[in-house]
Amino acid sequence: MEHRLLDYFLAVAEELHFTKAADKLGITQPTLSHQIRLLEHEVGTPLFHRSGKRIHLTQPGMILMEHARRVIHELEQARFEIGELAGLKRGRLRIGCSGNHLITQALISFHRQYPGIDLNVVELATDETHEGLLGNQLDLGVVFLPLEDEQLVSLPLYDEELALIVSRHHPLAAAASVTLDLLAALPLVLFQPKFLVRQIIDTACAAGGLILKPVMELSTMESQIQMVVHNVGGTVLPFSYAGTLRNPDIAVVPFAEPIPRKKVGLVYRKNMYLDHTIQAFIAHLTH
Amino acid sequence: MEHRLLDYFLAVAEELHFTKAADKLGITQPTLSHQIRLLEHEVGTPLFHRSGKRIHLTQPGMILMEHARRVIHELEQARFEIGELAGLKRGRLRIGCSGNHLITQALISFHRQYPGIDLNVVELATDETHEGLLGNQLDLGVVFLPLEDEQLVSLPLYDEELALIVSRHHPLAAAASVTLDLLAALPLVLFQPKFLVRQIIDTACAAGGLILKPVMELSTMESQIQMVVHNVGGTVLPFSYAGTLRNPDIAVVPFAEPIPRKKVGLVYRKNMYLDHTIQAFIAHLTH
DNA sequence: TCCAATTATTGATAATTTCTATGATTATAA
DNA sequence: TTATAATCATAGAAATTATCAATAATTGGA
Repeated sequence: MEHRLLDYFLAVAEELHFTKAADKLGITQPTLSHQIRLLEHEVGTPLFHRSGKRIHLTQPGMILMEHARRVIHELEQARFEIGELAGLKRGRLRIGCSGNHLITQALISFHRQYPGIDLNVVELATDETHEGLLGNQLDLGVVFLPLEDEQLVSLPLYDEELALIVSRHHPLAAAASVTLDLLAALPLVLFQPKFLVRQIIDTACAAGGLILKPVMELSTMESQIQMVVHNVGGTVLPFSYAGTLRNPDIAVVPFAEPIPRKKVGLVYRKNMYLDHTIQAFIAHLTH
Repeated sequence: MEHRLLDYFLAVAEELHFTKAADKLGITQPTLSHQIRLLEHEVGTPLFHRSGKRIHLTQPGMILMEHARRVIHELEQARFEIGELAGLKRGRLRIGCSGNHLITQALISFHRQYPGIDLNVVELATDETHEGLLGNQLDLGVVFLPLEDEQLVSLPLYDEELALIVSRHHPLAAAASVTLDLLAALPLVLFQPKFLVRQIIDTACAAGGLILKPVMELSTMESQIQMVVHNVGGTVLPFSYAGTLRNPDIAVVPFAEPIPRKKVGLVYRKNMYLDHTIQAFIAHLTH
């Protein structure tokens, strides 16, 4: 039961007049008659009483009319909703992120601008984001660069800088900046070496011939902050993460140059069709 | 957005594999690829991510899938309901009737047999039934024959016979039959001359040289019965109608030959397509 | 780097829709 | 009742569209 036939049928059912309906449809009357005849054969029963000039719907015709109207409506609705995707009135974005703090602000403002778009952000290791992108479980990744892959495109966003976090009672709490030499002398609570943040600070220190000896190694930023609050030691965390904290018990001390930093970037599949939702988010992050 | 394309699309969306979907559909893979491409152009956006061997639905694809499923369901439903008409599980019958008593029993038993069929019976003058049939407001008519019309088919059902109705206290109440001579001598309450029942009895009497002089003329059978009950006079009504009354205050006295009678028949349009509902009712009345 | 699997492309063929011209039927008015 | 105009049906030709077979291009995996 082709859609075209339903359109033809509805036109006749509404006009109750083949010639007028054919005009409305922009086809000739013999074509319309023929096509309705085909539809009647397909349904297996007449849809119209044809008695002379006047025609009327049969019972099957009335039933078909109801359903045909709903079919037309469904298709209109589909077109409308697909149009809404282009208008960013709705949509869905699946993001893999090596630390949600990296894009917290962007998420907030993007959501404010496009409240109809579902944001689905999962905190993942870089490799997981990588796989998610290739396997089409993710639309975008926000990771530390470089991430080398033939099939991915990388878009640098900004430099994530690290900072020292200490208790507000700590002697360095009010310092304008701190050098790595000074840092190495402090009692520290850090990530385990497999974490990227730890690797960044370790690499920066190694460049100056320094080796950090943390008093404690923890796997989450939150727990490290707790240790700082209880004065176990200082910690080294992303500046952008520290900025999101509103904890009066801690102080954020920037590093003096050379500041330990790492590029943060957006990645996505190279041959991926970038729909409007994805494009809008990329534009949002890069402009 | 032709239905065929939606079928193709759903097959691909479910298999997520063009070759397998094409097999399932019984078409070749190039055809399927091409048709999906057409659909994508029509919608204005890709429906699948094609990245190498694996394909995935895009957001518009997901939206279309939902609606396409509903479309398919609507069409299935339409076919099902139209099938139910043929199976007499549902339907509608519009009958014009020159006196509902003529088919009361038939209506009851037909409804018992096919409870899903809506019965719409209106009591109409023969002319109104006639027009209703020609104008397709009615499917069937039950009228007194003959009803001459090029465009109508008449099917005799049975002879409607008239009978005398009198109060149970009336001297004739227990009579086995009554002649027209005797009738003419009684005080009578009858229809006005424009009513068919009156014409039948008048004609029958005229054949014997008799003329009826009713003491009262009324337009409904019910009111005539009331007059009988209150002993204003006897009345002459269809035997079948009198049979439906369960009034202990009246007595029904058949006429002796020649019994005033009139053929009752079924009429419908000659070139009308007789759907299953109508056929079933005709069969019900004539077998 | 090659092999197997998968989708895309191309040109030919088959099927289908549409049109024009005309026929048949029927309401409407002279 | 008989023309007349309006309407739907039919038939054959033309245009469009879907389909196929063969093959190219791409890609994921050994």
